[in-house]
Amino acid sequence: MTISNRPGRPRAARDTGSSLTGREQILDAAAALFTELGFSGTSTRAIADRVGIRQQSIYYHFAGKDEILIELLTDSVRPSIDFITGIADLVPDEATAAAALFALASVDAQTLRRSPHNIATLYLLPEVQAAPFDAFRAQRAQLRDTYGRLGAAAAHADVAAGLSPERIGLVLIQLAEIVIELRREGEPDTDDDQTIAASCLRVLGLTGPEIAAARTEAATIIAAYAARQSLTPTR
Amino acid sequence: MTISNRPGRPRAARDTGSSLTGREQILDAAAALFTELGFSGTSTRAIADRVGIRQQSIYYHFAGKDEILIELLTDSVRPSIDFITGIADLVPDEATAAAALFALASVDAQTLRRSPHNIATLYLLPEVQAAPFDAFRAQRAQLRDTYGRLGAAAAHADVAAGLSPERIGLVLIQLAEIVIELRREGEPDTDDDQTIAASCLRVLGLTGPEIAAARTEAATIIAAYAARQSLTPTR
DNA sequence: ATTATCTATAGATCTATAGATAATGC
DNA sequence: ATTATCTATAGATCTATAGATAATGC
Repeated sequence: MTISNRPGRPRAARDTGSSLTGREQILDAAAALFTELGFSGTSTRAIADRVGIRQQSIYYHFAGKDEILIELLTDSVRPSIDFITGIADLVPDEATAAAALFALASVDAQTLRRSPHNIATLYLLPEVQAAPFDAFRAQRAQLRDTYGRLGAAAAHADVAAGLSPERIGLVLIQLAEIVIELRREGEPDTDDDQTIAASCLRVLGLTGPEIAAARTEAATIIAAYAARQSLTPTR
Repeated sequence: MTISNRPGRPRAARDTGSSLTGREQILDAAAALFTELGFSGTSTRAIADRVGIRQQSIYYHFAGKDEILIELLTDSVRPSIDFITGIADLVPDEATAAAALFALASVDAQTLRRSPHNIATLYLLPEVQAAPFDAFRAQRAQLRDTYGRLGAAAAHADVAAGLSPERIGLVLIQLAEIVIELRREGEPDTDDDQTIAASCLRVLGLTGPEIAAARTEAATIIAAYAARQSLTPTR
């Protein structure tokens, strides 16, 4: 009864007819379970059950549970990393630091908001502090550094006097991660991305008019980035 | 060789000579392990090993792993809850909302900063979203509501227009939890408590002078609270 | 031949209960 | 008698490897 059009032995269970590959189905199921039950709280068995395959079949696609989480983490941080490298030449002078920061924060918030299964919660898992996930944490640190550099340049003098760029980066990335909490309780939208980006500037001492100006300029940066991306699609 | 002066069968392993009761030693070991490895990632065996007792001995003190985490969570949130109930009558009018918020944020930051084993990381565990920890989450929600109420009253008009009290509470508690990240990388101090509290007011649109005034007034509130506490010590 | 599953299974855990034991307290 | 441990152990998991099997691709 099971219709299959792909190579490989058919699954014992009902085929879900998913458009995803087996590997993608495993990643999707793992994302849902890791965010809900944690990494150690999710067994390979639970992942397999959700996909509709045997527990052992996971090892055809991944060397172990760690590899699944590593892939989820790296995939989820990639858009923001791409964005900061992509806009590097679009914001040449310090004058536009506030706009660049607004753009980064809103894009970052949007990425976290749209990710399947509130995947950013994975950043908060204690297990992610361990060695197998060093590469991911390095990427996050790079993102935080960029937040810190842009924030330090954009901040009003009295705020910058009391906060090192490192601290600024910490504060700003923490604000962006409010999306995680918003998703736990509702369905945040584009407005929330904007509000979060505005809060990032506000905490650096910028006034309402300054924030409004940065928002307008940020829209231009994002549009320029999007236009270029559509020419050179990711991967 | 093992010297014991308490009832109960002596431990098989070397007695650590800790001043803590067995129950307290279990809580302390569990806190360290839960924050490092997560809840599901920590076995009762690992906790017992760290204490120097057999795995099964834990069940004399706790009905299960859940109970240990519940006690850790409730203990860690209690000081801040006590503070918001304690200062309720000390900040009668809206005029001092900024000061009350500064006081709350700095006390909260200090509590998180001084807790053993960076215990606030436990709030981020996915397992804590589940039913057994409902009571704890209700206490956190109460704290967040207070942040939201004070923040909404203290915020500049243009900020309050764009952020509901609920969102404000979310933003402020998120800022307070920066302490968690600071502790992962260094040893935050009293100045950091102040900086965090100041950031809470800054994100609501308050200016430098307004923040400075709130800080001064907050010191008075905290002193009044501390004076009263020393008369009626906790429990 | 290649791909993606399956079955069988080893070996290591993990939680929790039952009941024994060795201290102190009265 | 009470307290706080211990030993013994059941029963349920959990990860991972080995090798068989049933599709498609050529």
